[in-house]
Amino acid sequence: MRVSRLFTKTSKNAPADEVSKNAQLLIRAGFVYKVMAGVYAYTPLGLRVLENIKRIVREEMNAIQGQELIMTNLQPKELWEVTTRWDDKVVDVWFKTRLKDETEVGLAWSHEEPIMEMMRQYIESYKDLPVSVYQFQTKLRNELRAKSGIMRGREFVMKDMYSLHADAKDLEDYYNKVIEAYKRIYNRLGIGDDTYVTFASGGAFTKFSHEFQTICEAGEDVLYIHRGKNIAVNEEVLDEAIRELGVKKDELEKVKSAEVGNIFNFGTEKSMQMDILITDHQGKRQPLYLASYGIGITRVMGVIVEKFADDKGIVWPESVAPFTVYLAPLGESTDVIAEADDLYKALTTAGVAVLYDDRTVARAGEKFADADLLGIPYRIVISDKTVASKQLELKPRTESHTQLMDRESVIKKLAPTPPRLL
RNA sequence: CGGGGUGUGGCGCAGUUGGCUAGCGCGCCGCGUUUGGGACGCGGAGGUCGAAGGUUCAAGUCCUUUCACCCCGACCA
Repeated sequence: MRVSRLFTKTSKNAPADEVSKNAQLLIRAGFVYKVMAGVYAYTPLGLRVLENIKRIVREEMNAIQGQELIMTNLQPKELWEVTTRWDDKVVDVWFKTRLKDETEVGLAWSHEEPIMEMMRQYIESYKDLPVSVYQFQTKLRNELRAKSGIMRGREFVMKDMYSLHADAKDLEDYYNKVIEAYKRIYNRLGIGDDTYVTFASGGAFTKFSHEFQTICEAGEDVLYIHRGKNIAVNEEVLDEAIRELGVKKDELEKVKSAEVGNIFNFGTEKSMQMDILITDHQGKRQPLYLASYGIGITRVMGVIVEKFADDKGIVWPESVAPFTVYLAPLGESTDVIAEADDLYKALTTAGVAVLYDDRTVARAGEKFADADLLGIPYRIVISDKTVASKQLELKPRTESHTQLMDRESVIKKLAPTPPRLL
């Protein structure tokens, strides 16, 4: 992509109505556009990041036999009445509306009931299980107060997966597989080292649910962690969990964190509530077992910005960066332009995502500042100097020194390894 | 939902105790000079001051209502 053609622009001024670091930087750099409080649109730059995050999640979900689908945002009221969750006193984040004929419908804040209802039609016997489905969907939640930029909006993208099983043991095994898949996801997203599987409250049907929490100053949760033992407990359930785990409170370190994933074991509760039964080996009708697994895609994006940004701007991990390289020719000499055009073509052909700053009017400082603000992992400079020496100047976003390399080495270094097939 | 705060060109801001054609920085357009960390000069475009109502000879400025946005708290499968 050429910078001259990208419709978004960077800005030196941060918007006054945003305080959170993630929103300020994402807006200044042109990744998101604020539509209203807690509601953000994603520009081509922002969408590339979201898609990169989704790709990683998708690969890992597929690897554990998740099947991707997509549900709807309009949901029938009756479904939710069965589980008492249509009631605003039970679920206080509903957006509700009506069809022209006055039929009440809800706007998806979750898809648990609708997914189960759909499964009713396909799952009749233990032979149809297990099954695991997931989607990337927009959730609409009428939060009293939006805050923290894209980390807690009224409209956001979530990956939610649901697994159905014939018995508790099968669910348990799969649940543990998902935990491992989630760990791989957070590692690949670059936040693995600071992300903990956390004991949290899970309502009546699970003793504890598991949250995935990433240490992050901008987060809303408080965690007590033991780095050595890899233990983390949400403050909400500290006393119970300490008893359960046999650790002392004063061994634990208190940190702020953001929830980046949450998994629940519903057991047979939802199945019984909704009367979705399967036939077992003996031909008897039995409730099935359900678990759900969420990852806040847009929230993860915000957490990554919060965690890695420096005083110059965003710092994307290579795995989610919208582009791998920021290519900045300096000056207007025809040799420089020709070399840059050529390299742009060569890198693109090699599968490297390049943001090519082809603006001839922009000065060096402007290009460098944009490269930094945008958080592109590598910057390549081409100038009269580099052309003369037949080298390229490469600088990782996180380092202050540049290094001279020849073109072949640069391409070799930056070209992606082929993805594993799933 | 309780408390606090803010709305003035695309963005960030200033506008004295009400007073004359509403300014500044960034950005934008044109011309020229520049060109390794956000250049400079000259010339331009762009605002019914969130909205509605009121007070006044006169309202960005005062009053009322309302909307939006932000922060703290509460809330948060």
